[in-house]
Amino acid sequence: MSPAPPPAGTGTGKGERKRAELLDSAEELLIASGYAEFSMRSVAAAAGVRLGHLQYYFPARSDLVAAVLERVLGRSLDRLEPLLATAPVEGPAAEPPAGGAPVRAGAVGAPAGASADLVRALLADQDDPALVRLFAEVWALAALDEAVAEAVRGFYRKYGELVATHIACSVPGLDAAACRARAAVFMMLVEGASLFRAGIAAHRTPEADGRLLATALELLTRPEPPPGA
Amino acid sequence: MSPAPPPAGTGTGKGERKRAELLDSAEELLIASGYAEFSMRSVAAAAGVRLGHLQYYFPARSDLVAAVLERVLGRSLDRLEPLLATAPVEGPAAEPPAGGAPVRAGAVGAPAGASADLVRALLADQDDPALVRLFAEVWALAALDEAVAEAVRGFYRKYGELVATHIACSVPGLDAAACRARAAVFMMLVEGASLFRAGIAAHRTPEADGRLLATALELLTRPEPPPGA
DNA sequence: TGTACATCAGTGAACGCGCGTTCACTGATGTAC
DNA sequence: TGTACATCAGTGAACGCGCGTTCACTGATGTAC
Repeated sequence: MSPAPPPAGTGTGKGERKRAELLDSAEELLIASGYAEFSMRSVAAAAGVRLGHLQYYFPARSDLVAAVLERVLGRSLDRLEPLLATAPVEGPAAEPPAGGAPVRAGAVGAPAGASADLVRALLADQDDPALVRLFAEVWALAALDEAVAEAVRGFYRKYGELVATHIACSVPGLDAAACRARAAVFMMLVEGASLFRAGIAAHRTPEADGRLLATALELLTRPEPPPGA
Repeated sequence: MSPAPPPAGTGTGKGERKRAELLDSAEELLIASGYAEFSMRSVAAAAGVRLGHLQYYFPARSDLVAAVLERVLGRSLDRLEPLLATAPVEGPAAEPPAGGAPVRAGAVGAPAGASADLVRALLADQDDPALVRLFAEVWALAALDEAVAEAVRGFYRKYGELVATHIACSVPGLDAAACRARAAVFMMLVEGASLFRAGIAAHRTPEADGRLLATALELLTRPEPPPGA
């Protein structure tokens, strides 16, 4: 079907459902095997369709990669949004998010409140090695491909805005620029932590997790700029 | 020369020099073009030798990858070691390291001392986009290959020990476990920061750099555990 | 209700290419006697 | 000093394979009349 254009991104017909199915398989394969083994043929095989059929929906490999990336980042953002949208109420511990709180607070004690729940939920996300691996792939891809980098930066821009809003609610006196700066450092810490908690740069230890939680919480909730040197 | 074994890793003859030359080219290519284009043929072409000649020194691609990785991590560690070996003296600002201090302290003021110089030097390293890109590649590689992961964890283990020693000198009362935990979080922050300062996850901003410097410094120098919630 | 036709969904074979690896071979360089 | 020989350093061609892409083709499904 060379003269016909590929199906558009909107609509809810059979084609759209198939397209979504193919993306499901592609995403699964990318997480399981990494970018190096992410070929049109292997995705088609994983999805149980023929090569030509996959190409009916994604004529070029780059189309498939872009679509998978968009979905992965969109899904991560969807997962973050409800966590970060809850305005922090600094009373007794709020309802912990579903899935429990696997991060031990170590010697820091048990910091209550929505911010602590938020950090714990974000770190709990890193318990899925496949997801951490996927983000490592995405970073490497972004480092080499400016189009991917633009998409990744868009993701972290939105993520950062959500965190900054959370901080603004949590630390009333703080101006917007300071909130953004704190949010940026918070993301640096959490994303860096994924490398050191998922076996890539190191394995998790309860002590480091405790200190991580404390530092992340300070970024989210500490009332004023640090006392200085 | 199929029956002869490849040259050993020790010695200083012509073979060793050639081997080092080839690794220079390979490293350069890996940084410039990424792992996806890192093939035996492209490395041979970059080094100006024939494919068969490269294979005389590195019979399999995996041998070349392992050798380059070892050198990259070793070289980074060599760069870190003198920075971290200097015991922190908390007097007026020590001699800034060569290359200047491109990180602005923002609203935090100018925290003096060896720790601040250290953080500034580490962040200055991240001004080289090629190096950041290379580490992104290495993380992705480690996420997929346990042998690579082991080498990467070894690197960060040594790096972490150096940082922990620095902290132990800087914060006299702190016990060893707390120093290690702080060192781990420090590395999470600095490695995560590389993504957000080199255009991968975001671009640098002076405000975020200022907050980053302040948070990193606190991890290195703050006298006691945080005041708690 | 039936027919003609366009579009959609899916098949299957072939293309040229770059890849890692194998292998037989050739000079150059040392080393023993 | 000369010769024989082993090892080192480097060449060049070929292999089978998986890759992305192209393209002609076939049923199924809708749509107009």
